[in-house]
Amino acid sequence: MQNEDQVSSLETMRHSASHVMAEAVQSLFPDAKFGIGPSTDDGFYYDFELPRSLTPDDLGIIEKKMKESIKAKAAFTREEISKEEALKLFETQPYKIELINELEDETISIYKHGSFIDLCRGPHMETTKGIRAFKLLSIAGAYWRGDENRPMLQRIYGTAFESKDDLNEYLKKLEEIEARDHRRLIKQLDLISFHEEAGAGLAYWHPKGGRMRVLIEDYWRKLHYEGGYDIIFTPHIGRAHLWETSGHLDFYKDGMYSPMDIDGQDYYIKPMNCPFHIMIYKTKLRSYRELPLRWAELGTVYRYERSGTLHGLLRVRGFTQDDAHIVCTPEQTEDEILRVLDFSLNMLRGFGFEKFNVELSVRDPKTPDKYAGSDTMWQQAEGSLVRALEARDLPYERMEGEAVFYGPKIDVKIKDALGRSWQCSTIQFDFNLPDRFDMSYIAEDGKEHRPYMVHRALLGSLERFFGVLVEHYAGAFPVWLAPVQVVLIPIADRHVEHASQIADELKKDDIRVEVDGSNERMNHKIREAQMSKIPYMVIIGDAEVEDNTLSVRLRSGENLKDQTLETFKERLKSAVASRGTLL
RNA sequence: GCCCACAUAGCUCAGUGGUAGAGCACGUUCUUGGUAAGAACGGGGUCGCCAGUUCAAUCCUGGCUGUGGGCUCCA
Repeated sequence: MQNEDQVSSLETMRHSASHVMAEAVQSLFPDAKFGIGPSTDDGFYYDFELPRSLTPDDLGIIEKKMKESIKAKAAFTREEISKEEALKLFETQPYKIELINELEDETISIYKHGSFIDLCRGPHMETTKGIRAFKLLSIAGAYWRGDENRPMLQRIYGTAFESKDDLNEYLKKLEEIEARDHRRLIKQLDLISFHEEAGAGLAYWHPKGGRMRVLIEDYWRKLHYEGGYDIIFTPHIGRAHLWETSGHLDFYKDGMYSPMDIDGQDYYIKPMNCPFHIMIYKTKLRSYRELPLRWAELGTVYRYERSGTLHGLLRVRGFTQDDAHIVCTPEQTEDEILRVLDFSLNMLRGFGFEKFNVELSVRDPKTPDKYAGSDTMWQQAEGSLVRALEARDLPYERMEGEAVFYGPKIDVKIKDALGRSWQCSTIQFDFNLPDRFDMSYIAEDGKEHRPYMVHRALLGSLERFFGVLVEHYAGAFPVWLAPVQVVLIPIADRHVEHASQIADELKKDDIRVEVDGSNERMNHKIREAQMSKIPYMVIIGDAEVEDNTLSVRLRSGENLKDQTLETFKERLKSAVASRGTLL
């Protein structure tokens, strides 16, 4: 762990490294136009406009020049000049000019080292020699100021560390992340595939992935029924009329696919489930006595995502949300929010996630008229979200202006085994749809009232959640989720029959078991099972047949000799019941 | 969508302006072996798709599709 000083000195070093990189780029391309070059959490980058595209080979050349500059031990010197002088100094640098013009101060600081001068707040290291260990990592395109209407610059990413060892450790971590990449693992483990000829961003669940999905869904359903939800099913398409009423055709059209014509009517594939749930709500007059209603659906939706944003299972075009809508009276919101929050964290913990980042997204106080719903509603909703978070002592980040126009929300991001954060759960108030669909209930006073509606998804989308699960466990799933829990490995053909009998016994207890009857050596079968990350390997040879025992090898490499079928079953059952990683 | 790169056997990847190779996987045979790869033989590719240049294109050019790294956006 680094303390703050170290972090800030690391930041300084990385920032200095970005200057040194810019210097190298300038020497290669004297006409280069410079964007910005900050440090980041993991390193640094600098954006350039160059006369030609960079190639990976350029990185090596730039690195070499950087090394020379570091060796030269050039001092970083700070100077303060007037805005006017700055505009003159950077007159050939349009991006710098833009930045200078936006600065409020009349005095502007610049940093020099060697022949390179940059507009910069600093601070920097004393000399270039302070950059201990660095590496350039990649070239990417990046819009100037992140705005796709502005020019695209070439960005070089790099990283720098206090020591060669730290750098190597970081590079090793990158390798670890690559080895866990769900896109690689879902292929290796035969779980899910994508197909060029069938369309981008559409996942195909193979038998093993399908088995896991059923396990996930079954657990989900069990918890939902226990948690006071009802489960509903709705269609995949709906008439344009529905989407006009919901407002999706106004504010979400970009995310929707073109309509199809059915008997002269436009129908759209659903990008969200909410309007369908509301249809069910409106099938009869509702009494306050029925509320709260909690309706959940594993609802498959299709959304247009720009081709460049698709990313394995984490960003797809068709996915199944574990959606639910809670319709309640204003008085019930507080209890309901707390209940959803508990429910959500409980479910995520059930899948082995312990750490979360919570964000509370609220209105931008500067533009209150941008939002649906009254002030009172927003205050009440926000209050119930805050009180729920506080009641559970959950640290959260307040995100002003991050709320969607129809209501405030809580987003829960789960942290995986590598400390990376993934957005899954979301709990959102909706002040828009109840109005648009004229939802109502009859209250104690005998009059019609408008209910509150809360959307929530806990796993988010099954596809994304599955991808996160794969990365979290690096494919070595807990026993309860493993598509194959036990592989029986007969040493020779004469042991296959006995192995099959054991398999049948295990199957009686719903244990997912396979017999590897292939014509391979035991060692080979073990290797195969290890690579498939199957939790238990049971070796069946002469000794086991003779004493009717089991020789169990755990995925961890540990061996358990002379197990009886019963003790092995007990072990499995308790591993499944724990939902944990113990074997 | 935009910038850059990539696309060769089921998978991982070599390779060449004169229509292709390895390892693993798969099939057959031999082998029946105690805790991470036994051996031999064999089948398998219009080199992503469509055009163009060329006597000749898997290789060069363009378009399309898909994938990767980013930007932007989101479950």
